[in-house]
Amino acid sequence: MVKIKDVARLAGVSSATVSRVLNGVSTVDADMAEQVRAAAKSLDYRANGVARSLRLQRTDVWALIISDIGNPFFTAVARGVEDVAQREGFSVVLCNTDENSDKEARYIDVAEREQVAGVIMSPNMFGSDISRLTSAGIPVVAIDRPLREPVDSVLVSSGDGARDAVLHLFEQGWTRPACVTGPAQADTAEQRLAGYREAFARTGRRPARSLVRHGDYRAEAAQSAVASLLDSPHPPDSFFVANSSMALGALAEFTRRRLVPGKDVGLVAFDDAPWAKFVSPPLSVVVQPTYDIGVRAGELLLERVRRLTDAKPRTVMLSTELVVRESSLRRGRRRS
Amino acid sequence: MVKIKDVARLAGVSSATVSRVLNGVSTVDADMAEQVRAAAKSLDYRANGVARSLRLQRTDVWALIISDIGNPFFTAVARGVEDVAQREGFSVVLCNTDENSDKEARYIDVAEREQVAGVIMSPNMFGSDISRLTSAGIPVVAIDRPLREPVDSVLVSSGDGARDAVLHLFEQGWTRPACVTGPAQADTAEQRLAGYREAFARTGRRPARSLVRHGDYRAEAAQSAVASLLDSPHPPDSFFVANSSMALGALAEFTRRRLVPGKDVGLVAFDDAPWAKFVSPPLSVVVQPTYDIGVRAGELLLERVRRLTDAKPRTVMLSTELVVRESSLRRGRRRS
DNA sequence: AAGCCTAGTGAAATCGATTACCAGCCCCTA
DNA sequence: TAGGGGCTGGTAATCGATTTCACTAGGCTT
Repeated sequence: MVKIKDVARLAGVSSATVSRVLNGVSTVDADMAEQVRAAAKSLDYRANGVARSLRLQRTDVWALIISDIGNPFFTAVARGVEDVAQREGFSVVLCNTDENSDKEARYIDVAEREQVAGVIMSPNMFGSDISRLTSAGIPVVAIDRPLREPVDSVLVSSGDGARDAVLHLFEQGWTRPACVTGPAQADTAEQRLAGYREAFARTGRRPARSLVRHGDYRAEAAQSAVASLLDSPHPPDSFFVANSSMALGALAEFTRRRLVPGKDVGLVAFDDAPWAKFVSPPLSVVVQPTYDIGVRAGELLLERVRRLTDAKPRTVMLSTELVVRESSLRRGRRRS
Repeated sequence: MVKIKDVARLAGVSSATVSRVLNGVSTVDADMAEQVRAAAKSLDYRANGVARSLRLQRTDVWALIISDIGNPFFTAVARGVEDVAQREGFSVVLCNTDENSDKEARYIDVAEREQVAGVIMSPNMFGSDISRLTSAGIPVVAIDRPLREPVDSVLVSSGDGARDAVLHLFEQGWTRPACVTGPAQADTAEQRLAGYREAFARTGRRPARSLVRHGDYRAEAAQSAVASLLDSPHPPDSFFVANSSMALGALAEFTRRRLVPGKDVGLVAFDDAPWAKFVSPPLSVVVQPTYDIGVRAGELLLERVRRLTDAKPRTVMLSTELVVRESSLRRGRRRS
């Protein structure tokens, strides 16, 4: 490990001068500066980041704490965050909590101990405790779900997206859409359910309690929810499901019953996924601006990290887009 | 930010004693230790990780550098690595390079500057330069693809998996399987192609060059490859595709042509994916032991990080498993 | 020519935790 | 009672980079 003193010795100057040259602060004699640069290069010197951080009392690292690394939503967000960070000279480290409060607490602990410059996180559904971060003066930006503490947030108007999706089902002529949503504790799941209800209200219908199911946001739960709905006395004719994993479960159950989406049954899902436009028939979805969420979160964090603002917490609300493919259409229903 | 001196002052001892108590080294008077612990707790003290790392000349952080965070293969590996790390008291930070050599170089740089304890990485397809890490004495474990430098590696016998998949197609009665593989530079793509060829050799057939296509491991490339194969003068009757994204492209093209996998055409894909068992018909796949790859890589790294061994680089070779679902079967072909 | 400025440089302090080293105390033995 | 040994716990050095402070040399002004 080559140290700044090694460079200083080789260049015949003091380590203070080396630091000045390499960081471009204050003026150093041009020839001497050149010597220092040459020495640094020939020794292939890199400043020890740990020592630098200790002295500077700051780091150039952002922590991105997400609740499910397997979810394409979060990986797309991560790309957005990363692009902003890279552009501004920060590195992003990704921490996956798997919706587990313990893991989350551990990563928050690491973020504090390692003195990261800032944190972007998707709170877990039970509510996250970020008090350690705020009291250490580390800025936090929440994404996807709001935090209890007031911090900058980038959220999506899930409710509107859900409402539009269900209105679209009505427009297609479906009359009894069911809602398969996430766990009741999850804020996003509740919002999507509220949007579903709003669509009923807008069209002057009375939503039936029996058409709503909660699940754990996974395919298996959705599959059994769909099965139980279809087997109920007064079954739905179409489905709004609250995320893309659940859409897979719904599709599997339709296939098992030889029900063709877009014909025998309507289906719209919240969240796009890489496979959605390749399945048969292509899935109609409510697209979230995932990459953009990451970018906006990165930008909000940047302003805090750079101390460009000390405005009170801001919330950026982004909207969804309904992408109609085929699973939600209603063409030539097979006669029963 | 509460410092060790604050704790020392409150407990009425020196900071050396606080450190000794909190790190459990050497013996400290029981009453005094209790006082220190109480003081630390009441101030909610956490040691500054940066200062600690500088003094100890080591950190408790592993870097996991992967080439595509959107690929379920890598996210599963990440879980395996993370579980080992957590268990052993390390934190994992995930760095996504998107197959981009520049991004990769930047992360390697960060890993060195921040003095991470170790690195697990999936080399990018153009060959990665890890000399900075090795010369800084930071242990490296390669996964998925081998590195040019000799380091511990966890690889998968892709060729055998591909061979078995294609043999399975033959057993089902398909006679002209095509191979849609990844870029020629990618080691994994070449291995899978070699396995495909081996299946022909084993069954005494002559593989036709015209049945092989290279693509960029993405759905769109696979879709056009499949289209061009089907439109060729002497088209294949079945397909082996080299990863799960490409399988989506193949499925899309089949749907467009109203070809039913498992009936009109055979399909086996390398790599499982969350959606694979939910599509219609369920996709036959070659499953890689993804989680296990992560665990084994973590274990290899652990031994190096703890300096438990200085054996020469080891390679762990894991094998795949063929999971036959329906897309590869050949039942009641529709007459043409 | 004397005095004042300024630019350029190095010595040393600093960041916060760990630990080598040493001093003091207690207890035991001769 | 004097001396030796074994603990304890404090002082200060240490990790490597940055930066304040102080000093020198050289140029400029009057």
